[in-house]
Amino acid sequence: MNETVDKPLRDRQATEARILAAAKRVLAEDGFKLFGINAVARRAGCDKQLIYRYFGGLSGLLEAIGSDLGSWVKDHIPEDSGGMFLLTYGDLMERLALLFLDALLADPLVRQIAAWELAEESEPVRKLSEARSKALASWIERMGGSLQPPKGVDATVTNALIIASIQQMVLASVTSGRFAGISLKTGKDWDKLRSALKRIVHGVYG
Amino acid sequence: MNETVDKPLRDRQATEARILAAAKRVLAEDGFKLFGINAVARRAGCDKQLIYRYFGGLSGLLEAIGSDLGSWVKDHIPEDSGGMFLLTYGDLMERLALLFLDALLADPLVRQIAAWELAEESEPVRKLSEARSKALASWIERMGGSLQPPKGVDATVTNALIIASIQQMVLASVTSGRFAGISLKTGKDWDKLRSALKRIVHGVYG
DNA sequence: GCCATATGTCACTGGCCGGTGAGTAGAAGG
DNA sequence: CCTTCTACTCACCGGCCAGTGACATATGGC
Repeated sequence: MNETVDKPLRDRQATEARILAAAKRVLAEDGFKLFGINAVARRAGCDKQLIYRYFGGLSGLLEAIGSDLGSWVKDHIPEDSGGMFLLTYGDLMERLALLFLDALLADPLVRQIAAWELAEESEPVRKLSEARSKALASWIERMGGSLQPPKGVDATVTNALIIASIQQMVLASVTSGRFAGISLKTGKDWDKLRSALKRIVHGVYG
Repeated sequence: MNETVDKPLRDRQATEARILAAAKRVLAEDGFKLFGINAVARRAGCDKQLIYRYFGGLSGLLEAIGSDLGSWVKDHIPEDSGGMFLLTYGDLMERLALLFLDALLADPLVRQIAAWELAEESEPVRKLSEARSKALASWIERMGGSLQPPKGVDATVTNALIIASIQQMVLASVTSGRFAGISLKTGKDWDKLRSALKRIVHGVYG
């Protein structure tokens, strides 16, 4: 009946992992407003003292989350990107925009971090934000590859605007389900947004 | 020496106005995270009990702020919009986008409300958010006027995306001064963003 | 002048927060 | 068996919060 390997009651590694997982869950599910030492400890089922001992408090915990965030790219982006060699720059950016939209829609943790960045400026949040930004940049660069944007277009700023519009829409959809008069609830709503997005991208990149 | 009209020590109207002004200042300057009964009372220099009596607590206070928000349009938008009759729809949207950008950059209160919408979903915030959304919609409609968008373009969704990109950029600039790898600090940064924005608008609206 | 009421203040409760020092219990080594 | 170290828990602190009931004082009608 008994497992040969009993659950060790005292296992620092396991406890650290439990705390980190609890922290990510609290942030993703309850939001950054409710995120705190007490909430994480409660969710992890251990005393908050352990968070101070193992992670050095909230800031250390956020750094640990930030480190994990590097894997976001691998989790959400198709690695091989097969057949991409035949795309124009506009096609590439369209694909990137749609991937970013779906990735953000599927990942509440990253959404919360994105919202947190806009709400507060503090050292821990800045670090977390930087980790996300770095992951995002490496992702864009990886996809950009060999293709060159059309001349006369500031691709960096333009792409930032496109990413910005997507992020704002997704964040607004979660809290209010709408933005600037349009609804953002059903799959149909998102399809309309996707096609408008495609038009914008191809409009600017030809 | 004495003024003929002495300052009345007990003046409900004046006190209400002082509380409302204090609330707006707290929200605009300290952010929604620090916004609360105590903070507002402290800033207004009166007891928090008065906030409960005169406004019915935080939610009533937020509704009062929302009502004031209707004047946002009048404050920031040139009323006559002279010479607009000769613009194309693309020119119109370009003008609208740039106006919205500058208005948001200049108004910390509205920025905070916009950020609050993204951070929290609660009844009071929802109402405040609706007031802002309504003001925004009436503004767009007023400017839209007689011009029709090109056929085959979903102008509502497209415009929402443009507004979203601007809002995200402005909110990000305040807390972190950057977004998606671009800097958002100097006037030059914003000029680059403005020209990219123009290109996008004219790209999609021809 | 007198009193009712509107206006404003004070003191308090209960709850949650981040943070800390002291104590407990299991595991490892002799 | 006994010590020693490590993992872990408990109880507490001060501070801030929202909210409330009791109290003080000015104002205006009579």
